[in-house]
Amino acid sequence: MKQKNSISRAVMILEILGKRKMGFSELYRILLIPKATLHRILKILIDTGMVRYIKEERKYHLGYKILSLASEILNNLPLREIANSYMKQLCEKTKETVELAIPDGKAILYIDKRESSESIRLFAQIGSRYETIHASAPGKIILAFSEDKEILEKIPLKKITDYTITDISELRREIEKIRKRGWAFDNQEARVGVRRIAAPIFDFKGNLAGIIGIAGPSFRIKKEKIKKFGELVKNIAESISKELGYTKKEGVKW
Amino acid sequence: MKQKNSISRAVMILEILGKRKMGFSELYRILLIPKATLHRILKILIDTGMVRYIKEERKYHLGYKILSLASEILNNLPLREIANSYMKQLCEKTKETVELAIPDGKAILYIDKRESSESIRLFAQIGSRYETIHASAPGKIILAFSEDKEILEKIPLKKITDYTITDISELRREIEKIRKRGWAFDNQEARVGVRRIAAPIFDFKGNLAGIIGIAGPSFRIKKEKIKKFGELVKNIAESISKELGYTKKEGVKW
DNA sequence: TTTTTTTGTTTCATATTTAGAACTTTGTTT
DNA sequence: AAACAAAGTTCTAAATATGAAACAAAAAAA
Repeated sequence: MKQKNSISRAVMILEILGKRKMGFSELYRILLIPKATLHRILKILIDTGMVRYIKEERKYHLGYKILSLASEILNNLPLREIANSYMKQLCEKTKETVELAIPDGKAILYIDKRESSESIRLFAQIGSRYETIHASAPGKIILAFSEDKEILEKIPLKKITDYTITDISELRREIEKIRKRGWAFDNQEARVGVRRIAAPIFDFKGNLAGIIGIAGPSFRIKKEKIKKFGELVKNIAESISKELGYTKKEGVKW
Repeated sequence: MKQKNSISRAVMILEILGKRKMGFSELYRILLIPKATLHRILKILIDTGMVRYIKEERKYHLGYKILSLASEILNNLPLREIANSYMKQLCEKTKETVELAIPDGKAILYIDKRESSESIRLFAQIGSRYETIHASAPGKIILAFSEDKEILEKIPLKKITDYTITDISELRREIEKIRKRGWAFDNQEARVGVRRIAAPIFDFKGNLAGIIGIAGPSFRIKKEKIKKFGELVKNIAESISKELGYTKKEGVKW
């Protein structure tokens, strides 16, 4: 813990309370902020609605103010609005869960989803953030199309499942393939039993603005479907890019 | 606005930026916080990820940290709701009191219950917290499946009833057995006359998210029922885990 | 280009917050 | 009911943040 200013401390408290609700003493033991100070900060956070105190449990929770702020963010993301009808379309065509994400530095942030109506369907949580971008199709899209060309060198290649690619050379070849064909695939690399297909969305400057993809159980996303789905996702992503003002630069040479 | 402390001001900034992204001057005109101070607060908020500065637009916007905090809240809410129908099911099948609990550090917290319709039934109190996790089936589930692998070393093995296991080696063997078969049992170890059976619920990260179990008088929960109930509770717990997004990892948990 | 507006920085006396300890209250466990 | 643990309060000198104004830099406008 470096920062001593109260705002940094307040955010640290929120991060910890995000993991689970917590009593004062536990919070105190983790943060090592003096009792009187911690009390005062918690009081302000409760007053502002950022933290909720559940008296019966004597525990502090994240407050619902955070949920409403988050919904403001989601409401103000134009990508979400534009992608909406395309996501519906993609979901109907594939019968799988459709996910919309944006790059957030070296991480991926899921900003929307449309769940498959199938009884066996994938759980996706809006707002979740994953730093394991080497291990999922949407993540590999970031690696392949990020403005930061050295991004691959900056992330740890953690083994998440038995299928996760942790060899950097193999990953480089994979990324090269993704760049050429315009869509990515992963076979249970982030989660056992889950296969994903994803494609990049570009803004008017040609920068990666988002990732759209589908995710489903490996028994349903079979080999013969992958290429078909890949092209479908890619085409939908291109349509969204077009609405964002992107005009394809490469390959249109005259 | 009355508050002058920086946390309140920071939250005010977040609320205003929630409406729309904004340049410095506009924010300054609205808040009337001195320029230097406003700059300082914004800098801290950017450092913590709560605010994002879009350089090309020269505008401040809510940061994605808020989205991930919000997803934590959402992640922490659904257990009770999801478990509800399964608790009903379990109660109907066993005719015993069904308990839903969550791990709370080195303690167990009961967050829901469904009482047996039998006239002689166990009284369970929502919100009660027990630090005696070595002495009950749900508590042993925590010992067996907690993220904290050294948890057993950190708790006092108090003798609560004549049946309570207070020998750490014996408890270790018991925990190993629980890990293998996927459910726990206790014979009057926390309360004389009461037997419990419990199984772990895992979230999408594979962490212990809750414990579901049954509790009943020892004269009714007889030897021949224990194994059958154990498998039943385990199966129900697995169903709930699945709804929380957990996909069983090969050979990891049991 | 030069001017104007907006944004960001520096200074420093003053105001506020911090932190450690002792203490009170409240709830829990035995 | 007694013992204990957790939560919250109060007190201070010392540490830190604040804010007014002057300054500096960067965009936008003329």
